[in-house]
Amino acid sequence: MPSAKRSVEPRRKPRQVRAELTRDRILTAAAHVFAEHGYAAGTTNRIAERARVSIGSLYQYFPNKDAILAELVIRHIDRGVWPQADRLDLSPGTLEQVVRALVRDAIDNHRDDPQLLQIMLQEAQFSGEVLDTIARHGEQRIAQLRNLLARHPDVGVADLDTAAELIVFTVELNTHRVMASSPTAAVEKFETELVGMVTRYLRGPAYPGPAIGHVHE
Amino acid sequence: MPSAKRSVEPRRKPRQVRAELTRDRILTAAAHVFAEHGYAAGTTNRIAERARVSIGSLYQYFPNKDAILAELVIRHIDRGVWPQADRLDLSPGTLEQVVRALVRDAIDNHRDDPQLLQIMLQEAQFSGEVLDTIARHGEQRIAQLRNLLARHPDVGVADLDTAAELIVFTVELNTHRVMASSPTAAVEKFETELVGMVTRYLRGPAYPGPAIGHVHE
DNA sequence: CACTATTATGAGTTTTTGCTCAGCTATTGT
DNA sequence: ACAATAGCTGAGCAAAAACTCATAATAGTG
Repeated sequence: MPSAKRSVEPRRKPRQVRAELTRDRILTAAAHVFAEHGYAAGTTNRIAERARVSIGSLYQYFPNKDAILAELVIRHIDRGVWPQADRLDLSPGTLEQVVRALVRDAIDNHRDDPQLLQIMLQEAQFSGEVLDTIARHGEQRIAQLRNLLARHPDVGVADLDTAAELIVFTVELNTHRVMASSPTAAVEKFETELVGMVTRYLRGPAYPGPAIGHVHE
Repeated sequence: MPSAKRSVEPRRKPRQVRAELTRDRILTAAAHVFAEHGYAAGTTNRIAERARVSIGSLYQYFPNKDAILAELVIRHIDRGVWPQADRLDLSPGTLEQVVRALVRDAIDNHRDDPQLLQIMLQEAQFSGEVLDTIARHGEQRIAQLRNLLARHPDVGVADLDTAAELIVFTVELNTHRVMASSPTAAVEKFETELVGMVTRYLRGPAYPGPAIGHVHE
């Protein structure tokens, strides 16, 4: 369990390329080890071993184990998280297209390593900084979607805030589940259904029953 | 991480009420401690301390730490999991009613301790018996829903299997999320939206756009 | 090359934690 | 009352894992 330990600062700031390289090797190794063994069982010695680096080196760049996971989280968020957002906003297109883009994006984000993401999210008992980063990021996504929905003419749900929240999490969680366990063949079917579900939801209240007629909300 | 350790048998079988009581106290404490600190950080000493029992007593009833979690899982499943299933099947009612029952049930199941459930599912690297119990249970839920949907006249989705899977997980995961973090006030709004989303999804493909007309699939 | 700063090493220390065991207390049956 | 049985205790052991530090190797600089 990552606890509120002191600093997240590295002991030593790399000044030579060699050092930067070592740091990267350690992080890469950590990602693999955490993904494979989980956080608790992903020992620092194992990480060092996999990175082909001595433990001493590891502790020269990271003050403690938690700092390694923290850095991984930051990197993951800083890297390609939700890069489509702006594009979506500018050229909305059909509701279904928007939703599909959303889902595709989530799937792409999970392609690298779903296991690791799982661990990062679940072990996110981080102190201040990192936890904030995650939380802020989640809210940002929800806010973005909310604004996008607010402008779209075909959206017919009443409570935009709840809807945006529900959708972001539904897409996120289901994507994670599928990517973590199902074979790639099932992904396509999953995408279709998920897009269908969200789209129909967003279009607003349908008939009370089939073949009865249109009802104003 | 729980590993495939030897026995799951307790060392001592309680013969006096006092003993049974101690055992229960340990389990209750374990549930709280695991929920609060996670499995790895939920140390046996902490559990014993919280149960106000010596560490020795703990190990008189459980051969090892894993056995405690295993017992918790069994108990959780044996207790009221998915009790509504049969009732739902017998008196389906409106599609919305069915879905609402599904969601309500999930919410009820999470009222006790969502954190713990999370941990139990995620740490479920158990050996044989317990893992099987969990897996079988999940598939059973999906199968039940699938059959129920197959019989319902208002269901209009194409791929029933994928749909059932998607719904069970969506309801489960979102419920977990909401129960774990949101205030009770938000639960009602959430329920409404979640029920709405799933119901509209199940009714099948809606119009291509609003106010255009009915389209046969 | 000589000299300094930076980086790498890994045996060893410290801390943590699952778990044992010798002995004590409480309860039960006669 | 008094064994006999069941239950309880907690200091401490052994293993594992986080982390340190003295030393060695390497890179940069004039």
